[in-house]
Amino acid sequence: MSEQSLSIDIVMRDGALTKDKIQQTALRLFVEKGITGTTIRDLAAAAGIAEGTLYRHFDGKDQLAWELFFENFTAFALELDRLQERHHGARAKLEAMIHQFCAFFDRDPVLFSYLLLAQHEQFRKLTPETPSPVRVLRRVIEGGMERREIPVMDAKVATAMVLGLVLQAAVFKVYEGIDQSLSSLAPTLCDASWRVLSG
Amino acid sequence: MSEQSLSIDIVMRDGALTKDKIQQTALRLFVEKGITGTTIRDLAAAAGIAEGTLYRHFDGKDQLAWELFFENFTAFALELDRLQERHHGARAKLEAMIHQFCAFFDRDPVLFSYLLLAQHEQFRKLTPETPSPVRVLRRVIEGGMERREIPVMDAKVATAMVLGLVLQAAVFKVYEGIDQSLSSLAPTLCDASWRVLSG
Amino acid sequence: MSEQSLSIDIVMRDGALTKDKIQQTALRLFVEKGITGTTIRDLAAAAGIAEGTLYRHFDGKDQLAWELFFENFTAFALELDRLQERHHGARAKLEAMIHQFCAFFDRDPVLFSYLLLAQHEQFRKLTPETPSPVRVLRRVIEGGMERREIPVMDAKVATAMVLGLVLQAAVFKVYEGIDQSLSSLAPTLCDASWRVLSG
Amino acid sequence: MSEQSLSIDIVMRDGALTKDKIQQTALRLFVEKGITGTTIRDLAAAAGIAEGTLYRHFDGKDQLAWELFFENFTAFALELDRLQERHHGARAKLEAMIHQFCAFFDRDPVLFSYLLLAQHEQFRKLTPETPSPVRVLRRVIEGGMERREIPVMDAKVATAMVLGLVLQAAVFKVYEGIDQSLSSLAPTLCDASWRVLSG
DNA sequence: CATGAATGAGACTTCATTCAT
DNA sequence: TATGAATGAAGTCTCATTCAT
Repeated sequence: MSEQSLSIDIVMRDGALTKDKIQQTALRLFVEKGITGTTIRDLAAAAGIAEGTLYRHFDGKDQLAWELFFENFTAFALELDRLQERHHGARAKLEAMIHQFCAFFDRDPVLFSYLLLAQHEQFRKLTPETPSPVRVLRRVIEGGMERREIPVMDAKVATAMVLGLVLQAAVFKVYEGIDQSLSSLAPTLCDASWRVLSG
Repeated sequence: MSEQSLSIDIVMRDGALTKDKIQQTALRLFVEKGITGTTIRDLAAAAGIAEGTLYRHFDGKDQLAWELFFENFTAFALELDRLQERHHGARAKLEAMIHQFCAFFDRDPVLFSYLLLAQHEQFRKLTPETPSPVRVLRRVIEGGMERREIPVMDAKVATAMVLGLVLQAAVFKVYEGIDQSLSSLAPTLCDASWRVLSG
Repeated sequence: MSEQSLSIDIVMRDGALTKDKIQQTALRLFVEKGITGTTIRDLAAAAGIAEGTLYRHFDGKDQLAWELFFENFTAFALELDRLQERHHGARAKLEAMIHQFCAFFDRDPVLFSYLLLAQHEQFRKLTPETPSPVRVLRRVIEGGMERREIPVMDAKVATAMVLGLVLQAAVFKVYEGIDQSLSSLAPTLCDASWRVLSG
Repeated sequence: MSEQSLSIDIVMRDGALTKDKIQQTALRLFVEKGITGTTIRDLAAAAGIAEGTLYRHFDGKDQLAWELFFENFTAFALELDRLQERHHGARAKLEAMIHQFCAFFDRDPVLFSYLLLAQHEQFRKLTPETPSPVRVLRRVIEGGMERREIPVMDAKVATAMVLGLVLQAAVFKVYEGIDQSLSSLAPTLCDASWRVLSG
């Protein structure tokens, strides 16, 4: 009758599947309720595993949260960096990156939120050497200023404005009910960014 | 009769002072370590009070966090609203508001962070009727579009972009080492915002 | 009717009393069931406190076990050392010490067992500088050999034999039902020890 | 049909070898870290087997610990008993036994420690009928007293002293760095024991 | 009002044991 | 027989809150 009774309870025997399931579930709960607000019990119940199972795959909740953050954060940074290298000119690079941010959000809003919108402990653990989307964006903007494609101004401030403009659109999509996909807003965001940098 | 009555009471008698001290300390710790990450013990130690004393002034940690959020959040919203009413024309209103955001940050960056940068549980408790800085900003932008001072576009998106631009500057001031005061950046932010809205 | 119903449940408000109660109870349980075999729940129930209360007085179970060991172990070593200093001649020193071992056992067999009969993790944490009953005994024996009151032999072996003879009497009192007090056996143990050292 | 049936089986086929490996490893770890302090995971890793494999050979950790104790404990008791029967006169019996204790320690110090030096839960499970080295020693001493080869005194106390003298030498060999083999100390221990019993 | 020892629910984690492969 | 992922009971510890003083 209930969905419950239709589900088949198979003890999962494939470690990789279980690890994946834990990661997906953790990501969702961490974004929904925060890392501290998510208990191991919540997580185990939502992932359909026993509480102890988590510890076969991760050292603990903190390490899980960190691995989830670090691996995806650097992966996105590298992806973004490879992308900007394939384009020429500050504007083209910038637009490609903004489209990438939008596509990322549309493809996996939960992961996007975890990496870029949530305020984490994790952020403070990043070393200056870690690849970071923010730094990629900033280097592109600095490069544009060096090559006089962008009027020279404080690069940090310029980066903050462009980044804020894009990220806040994502925030509003989540919390203030923007209807369109972020990708469909990308041209607007690109235009706005370029206008900001044309100061 | 009892030793009690003979002892000289050097205990704090002015409850208001104690309450204030608790609030200031809580604000700082909540921003530094998050609400969940701050224990009553931390708070009591940092404020120089006993653990139980907090409960003379607040119902508990959650209520303290909420009161801190709600009172200051609405106060800033009302302040912002009164401010925009004193100016005429979308651009003047907008610039006054941005200067106000900046002045607020410079005056009390901890409170600003607590209200506007931290991702809270608290945000979800806000009812649609609560005065909110975001809504004030949005109404000003919508008004400007209605009066054709600003080209018509999706007001939510427009608001997100302007707000993001300003807030991310604050974030960068905290985490990426922007040196200037936010107030000194206000003209830049105003220009950029206006250029964004001129799309 | 039951003893239970006659007991008065007073929430203990004197920290020192509580700490003492925890220590006494822990000592007994650690000896009865081992440190690992004693759970915090056992301990709290037996001491009549809440589980969390233990952590107001000790960092945790391990620290409690260590403090219990270290403080009493060194105290007994120092007591033994002061005692041997008050006597002259190897035989007098030795007999005083053996009587002290016996009196200690008779006064507090639980503490004696915890310090001297149980095989602990704790023993490995002792640094060579820590005062130790074993070292006091050994130094007295070495001194006796130097002054030719005792025939020269391997001092470690001599110490082991004397110590073993005394401690095993304590073990047999606990496990094999020796009836007399250890103090009443002291003369026998002194004689035997002296005969062992007269080799 | 299945990949399974095609795979080459390099898995250990001789259960006896595996069982032996488990016992040797368990013995070592139980002595090093205690029974409770040794986890199945530790044990499996150290023995080079899977965690579940242990349960093909033993009912569980406790049963393994017990079997290890009981079989070797009674075997040594019987060995000791057969040995004393082959000698005549209390002194000869005693000396043979002490040499046997020493030879046992030198041959397998880990097993010796497990059986005779560690304080076990296991000891309490021994029934009065179980053959025990302690009882063999005691009966020899009692026999000597009955036949007036040894002055009459409390047999329990006498046994304790002799046993303690020997066992503590083993303890000192492990923890206090006695260099010589225990066997080379056997004559010293025999002499000392006999002097103790000559009280 | 202030204190801080005590509480106890509930969090995180460990680990002996099971069982599908 | 061997494997090792999964289990879940039970352990250690934290911390918001209470309450006698």
